[in-house]
Amino acid sequence: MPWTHNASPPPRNGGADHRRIILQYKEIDASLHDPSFSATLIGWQKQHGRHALPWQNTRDAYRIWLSEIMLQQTQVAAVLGYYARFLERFPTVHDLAAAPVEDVMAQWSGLGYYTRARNLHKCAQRVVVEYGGAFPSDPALLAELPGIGRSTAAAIAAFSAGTRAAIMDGNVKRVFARVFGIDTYPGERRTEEAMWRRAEALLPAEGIESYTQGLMDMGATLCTRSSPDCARCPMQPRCVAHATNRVKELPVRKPKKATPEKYAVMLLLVHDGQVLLEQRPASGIWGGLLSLPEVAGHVALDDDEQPDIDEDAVSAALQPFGVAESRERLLPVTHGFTHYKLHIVPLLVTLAQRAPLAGDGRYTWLEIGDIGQAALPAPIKKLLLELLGNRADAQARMF
DNA sequence: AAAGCGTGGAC
DNA sequence: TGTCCAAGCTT
Repeated sequence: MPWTHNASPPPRNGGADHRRIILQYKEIDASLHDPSFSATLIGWQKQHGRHALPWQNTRDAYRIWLSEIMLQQTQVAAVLGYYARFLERFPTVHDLAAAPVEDVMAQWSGLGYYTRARNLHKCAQRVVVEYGGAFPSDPALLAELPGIGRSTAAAIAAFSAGTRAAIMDGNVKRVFARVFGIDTYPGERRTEEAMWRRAEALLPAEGIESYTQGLMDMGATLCTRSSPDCARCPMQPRCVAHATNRVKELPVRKPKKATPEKYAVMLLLVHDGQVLLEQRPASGIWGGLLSLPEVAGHVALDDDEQPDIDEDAVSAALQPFGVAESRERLLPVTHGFTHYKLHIVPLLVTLAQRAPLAGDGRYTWLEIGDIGQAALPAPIKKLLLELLGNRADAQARMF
């Protein structure tokens, strides 16, 4: 996107070429231009913004990229521990590219949105193979890499190379919605496109790092979702929401719909101090992570709205793994996702005799002591640690 | 183009 | 307790 980072001089032949470029990049709208916006933001960031986060004060694109991926849809506080541990395990993009993907998933376990971890690994390998380990500084090239979209590409390019490019995250959407009084839902395509046009038009001529960081800092520390600190906001004099007393109403909420509830019967197969795990398919919920084997089939609810377990299906599911010694249905565990609520009905089965594992290698027996380090979804890890972490204690509770 | 994808914090 | 949603990307 030459227009957005001032790389291309204006065409000298003055005529058709110039007009064509203007049309091609029509999202640059001169009427939205306002240098005082970026000047105000940059001044505020330098004085009141954040300057000591672990991924700041460096131009190391690897560290910046890693932070940007971890921070997608995730708050700073949740990332800090993961970021430090990840860098310790994978100090350079070469270390990450050379690592088994299982190690990457294990490090990511608990952070959520696991496609990010798979794409992170793929991206590292492509950066090593295609760029010799040096991330490109052109946002258009960055955005071709897995897991890096338009906004993340801009952030990486800005922080690692000072490239002039616009970000568009939750912070920007909230700040823009309030400052400019945008009262349509930012998740809508039209609204988001309008915000991108504004973001491109408002980019500063220089100081892209402070400007980009300022947008994030404003959204995270001042122009927060609830109870924003308008009294300290440098944008207050120009804020439409503040002037019209609509700060609480903007940005407009996502139209909500009823979240469905799902039930899953999961096998907690225990034998000889180990528990049986199954690797989930790469796509879908908890993609690529280890989890408990599920009993196939729809779970019906009985008259008391309790999950009705199909004992024949359970027997069929157990059969390949050996001879069951005991079977016990445990209390359901509920986990809320953004889009649905999942009720997990754990079925504790101890095996008298273990059969050799069949299939394609997606089943593994894990030492109960290794549960903490395994690439498991957070609620499954929690469930396992609570039920098996202390076997004696667990047995005492169960009987 | 809208839905799918995790988890934890704030209220 | 339930609801919302956070440094978005992918399909």
